[in-house]
Amino acid sequence: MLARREQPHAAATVKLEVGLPGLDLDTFNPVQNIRPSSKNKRRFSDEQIKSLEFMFENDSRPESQIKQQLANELGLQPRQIAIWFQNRRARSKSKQIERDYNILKESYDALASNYESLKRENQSLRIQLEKLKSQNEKEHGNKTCESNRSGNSGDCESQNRSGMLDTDEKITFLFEGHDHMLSTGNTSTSKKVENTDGDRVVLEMMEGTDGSLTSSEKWCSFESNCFLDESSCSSNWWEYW
Amino acid sequence: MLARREQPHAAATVKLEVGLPGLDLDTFNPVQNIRPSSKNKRRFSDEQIKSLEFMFENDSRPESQIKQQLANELGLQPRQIAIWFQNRRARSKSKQIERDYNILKESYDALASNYESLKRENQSLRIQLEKLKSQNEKEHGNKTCESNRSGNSGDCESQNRSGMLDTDEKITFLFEGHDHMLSTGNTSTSKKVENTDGDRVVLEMMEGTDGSLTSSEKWCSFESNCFLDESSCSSNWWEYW
DNA sequence: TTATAATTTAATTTG
DNA sequence: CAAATTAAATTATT
Repeated sequence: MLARREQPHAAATVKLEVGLPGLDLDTFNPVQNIRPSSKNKRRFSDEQIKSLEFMFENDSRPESQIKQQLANELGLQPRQIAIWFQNRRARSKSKQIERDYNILKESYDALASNYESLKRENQSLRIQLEKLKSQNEKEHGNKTCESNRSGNSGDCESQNRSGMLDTDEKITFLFEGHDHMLSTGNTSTSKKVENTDGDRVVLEMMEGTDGSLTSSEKWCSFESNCFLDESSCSSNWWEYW
Repeated sequence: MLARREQPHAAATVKLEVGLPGLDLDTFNPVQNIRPSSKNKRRFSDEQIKSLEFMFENDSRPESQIKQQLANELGLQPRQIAIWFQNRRARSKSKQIERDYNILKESYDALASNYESLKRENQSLRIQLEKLKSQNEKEHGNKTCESNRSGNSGDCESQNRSGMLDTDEKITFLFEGHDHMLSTGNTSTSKKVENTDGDRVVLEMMEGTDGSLTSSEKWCSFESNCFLDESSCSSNWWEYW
């Protein structure tokens, strides 16, 4: 059963073993790996791997002389040694992407959480401000005094009284659920389209250039009138995913 | 020159070509690819790839019957066809991951920008509130209506004295620059350690389990006493990366 | 020219 | 079959 394995990649080739004296069991030797699957063809033996790994630990980029020596010791071609080191170096780096993704995701979640806090606090501030304002207005109506210096009273930052705060800001948002994004199959790309100074951020999602699949399942348009909409302080949109 | 290529992966093996009548040029046939490098061994021909790609486009998971037929048409083993489709599927998926990563990154950047806006607005709100408060106090305590701007009206320092504002919040942050993260070589992992309700977020970065390399170059501890620290209103930490 | 990083590929292994 | 590896090949860079 499954005797098909004997033809590695071409039907019209035949391999002949050539006895190598003593030193080693070649990669193609079917009896070199007694334990595992025992019919390896391409694989290096555990011994070879162990030696290579050991050397790699010490120096991931050995001199060609050392490679030569290793080749002799392990009964492999210098070329194979070189390639192994190449691949080994590449491998140690290739886990990186997934790791980076997770790191980014964690950062994103943390930032989102932080964003939430800030938003809530913002809401609270707004309410307090509103309260104080109406208070002031009342007292102002009663009293004749004129302590209301609506002009800047020398604070460190422009208090843009009508600029930043009372403007009906709208932040249009399009976000994706990132919790299990790695397992999704959509093909969208995102593009930051506009980010004018400070307060307005528009993130627009577009179909990928290949235009193969739609991705409406996991994408969602989110719009929050974040400065005035009181519902936005109780609904945490990033928890919907 | 460079005649080394003739020994594909083991010194002690010899391949013999067995003439295959008519039907096809096998993968190992050195003359199948007239144009490119002309001494391919393992690679499928452009024709074969084209056919496979065409079929894949229509159906990425064809029936074994179709695979069989393809095998006949292309002069490959059914097993090779199956493997090719497997690999092809895997490849199209890994592209997806990269795409998702970029999407996440864009979202992250957008959120960070948004976060900035919110923070600025927060600061502004705080200032306004502070101002109104001192106004109120003045009018209450001193009804002679003096516009005596005593105390701290000159700086940003807010003495938030009410509600959730004076909780001396501290948000500890550890963030990474994501601009070119895919090309970095660190091996850190991140872990969200604490995220209690609402306002406190701690993100702790730890060394990877392999413990091979430190990553202090790109990681940075950022601490912002975001409700009291006036520096946070002028320094945009996310621009430091 | 060699050497290498980076990418690709066919194939294998494991679950 | 998916997912992870692997040895090798290929391309680009120097």
